[in-house]
Amino acid sequence: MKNKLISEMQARGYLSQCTNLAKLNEICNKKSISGYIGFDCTAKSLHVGSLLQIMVLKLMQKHGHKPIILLGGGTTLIGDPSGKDSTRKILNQKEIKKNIESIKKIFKKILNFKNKKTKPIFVNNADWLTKLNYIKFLRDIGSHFTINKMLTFDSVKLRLEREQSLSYMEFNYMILQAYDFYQLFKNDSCVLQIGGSDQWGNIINGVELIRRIMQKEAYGLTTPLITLASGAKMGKTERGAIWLNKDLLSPYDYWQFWRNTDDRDIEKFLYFFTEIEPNKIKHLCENEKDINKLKIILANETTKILHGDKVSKKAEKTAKDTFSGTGLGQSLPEIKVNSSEVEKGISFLDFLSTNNILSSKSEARRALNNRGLKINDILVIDEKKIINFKDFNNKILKISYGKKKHYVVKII
RNA sequence: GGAGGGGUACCAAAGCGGUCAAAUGGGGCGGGCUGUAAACCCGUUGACUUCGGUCUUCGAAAGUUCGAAUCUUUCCCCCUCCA
Repeated sequence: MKNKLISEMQARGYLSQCTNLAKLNEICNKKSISGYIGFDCTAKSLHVGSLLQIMVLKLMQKHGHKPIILLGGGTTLIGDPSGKDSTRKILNQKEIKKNIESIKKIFKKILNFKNKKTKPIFVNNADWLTKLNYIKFLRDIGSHFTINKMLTFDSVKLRLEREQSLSYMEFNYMILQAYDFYQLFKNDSCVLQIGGSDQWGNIINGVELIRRIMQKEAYGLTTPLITLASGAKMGKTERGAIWLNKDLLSPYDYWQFWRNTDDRDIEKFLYFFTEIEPNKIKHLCENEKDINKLKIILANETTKILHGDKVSKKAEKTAKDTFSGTGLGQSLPEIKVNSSEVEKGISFLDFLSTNNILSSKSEARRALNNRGLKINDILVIDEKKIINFKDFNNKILKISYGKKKHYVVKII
C-alpha cells in the first residue's frame, strides 16, 4: 500500500533519490517517524534555496510525522565543502549562535508547533560535536570510514580534480554529518535524513555508519535540484538572495518575487511551494487561461505559508494598488521626513541616495537621466529637482524607481 | 625544491609609457514592446561636481618618469610543467 506521505512527495516532485523507498514506505505506513534536515548557519537567514526542504518537513507534519531541525552550530564551524569551489568563510561561535536564533524564527512561522504529536524539535550539533574526544572519535567513528571511499565523493573529488585546495578540516565534514545522523538515530529515534541532492553523499555516509555500528537501517532521501527555465539558480536574483526572514526581505518583496515567476516555472512552483492539493493544481493549470492569475495564487500561497494570511493579503492589495490603480499600496516601504526639512526643500537626488533607494548620488543621477524616476507617477527630468510641500498630497508623496520599486514618503 | 605563466571593474577577458575611468562579451540596472512573463531593441554600468572638471581605482608596497594598468625592485597569492 502506498503511503500518503510518500505518494504526495512524489506527486509534488519532492523526491530525487532515496536509499530504500519501498522500506521507508512500509515504515511510514506502520508508525509515525522522525526525520531530520540539517541547515547551515552561515547567515542570519535561510533563503528560498532551502525552502523546498522545509516544505518537505511541513508535508511530513501533515501526514503525522515529526520533523527534527538540526541547526548546524557545530558543522558550520567547519564548513561543508559540497558544491563549493573554495573554503567557506569561517564564522566564530558567537556569530553562529546569533544566526541560529534568527533562523529558528523561520521554522516557527512555517511549521506547526501546536500539534503535540508532530511538534518539531530543534537540535544543535554543537551540543555533541564540540565535546568529542579526538582519539576516541577516531577509534569509534573514524575507523568505519576508508579514505579510499571518501575520495570518491563528489564534494572531495571535484575539489581534487580541479586542484583546488581542500583542507583537512573540510575533509572531515562528511564524517561529522554522518555522526550527526548516528546521534539522532540513537538518541531521538530519527530514522530519516532529508537533504538537497548535493547532500546525497553526506547522507548515505550517515546511513552506512548507522548500519556498521548498530546493524540497523536508517533512510536517506534527497530533494531535486531546482532548475529554472532561465537557467539561473533558484533564489539568487541579482539584487540579492531571496531571504526568508522578514527583516532581510519584506513580505511585500517576497510576494513580488513569486509574482514575478517565469511563466515556464509556474506549475512546478505551485507543486513545490504551496499546500494546494496536487490534483487541484493540475486542475488549475489546465483550466486557468490567465497565467497571471496563477502567479497571484502562487504569490499568495507562498507568502501565506511564511508570513501568514493577513500579511499575504496585504501584500496582494499593495501590489494591486500600485500596479493597476493609482492609489498607494499600504505595505510599500515608508520613508518619514520632518516638515521642517520639507520647508527648506530637499534635493531629490540627495534624498534618493541618503535613503538607500539608490546607492549613490551618481547612480541616482544616472537613473534620472535614463527616465527611471518618478514622483507621484510623473517623470522627473530635472536633476536639480527639489522636493517641497507642493509635491505632497495629504502629507504623502510617492517615489517610483523603475516600474516595480515604489516608496512612500510621509511628512511627520 | 627546479623552470615557466599569470593576478585588470560584478564575472570573463583585452590593454603593455600619455588619446585609459580602462576595448569587448556576459551579468546587473533603467527605458521601449508586453502581461509586473519570456524573447527582442535602445541606453547605462567608480565617486563627487557650480557640468568646466575634480578625486580614488588595474594583487600590495616602494621606486623610475613631466606622465604608469603599462617600466624596475621587494612582497603576497594563483596556475602549468619537471623532481
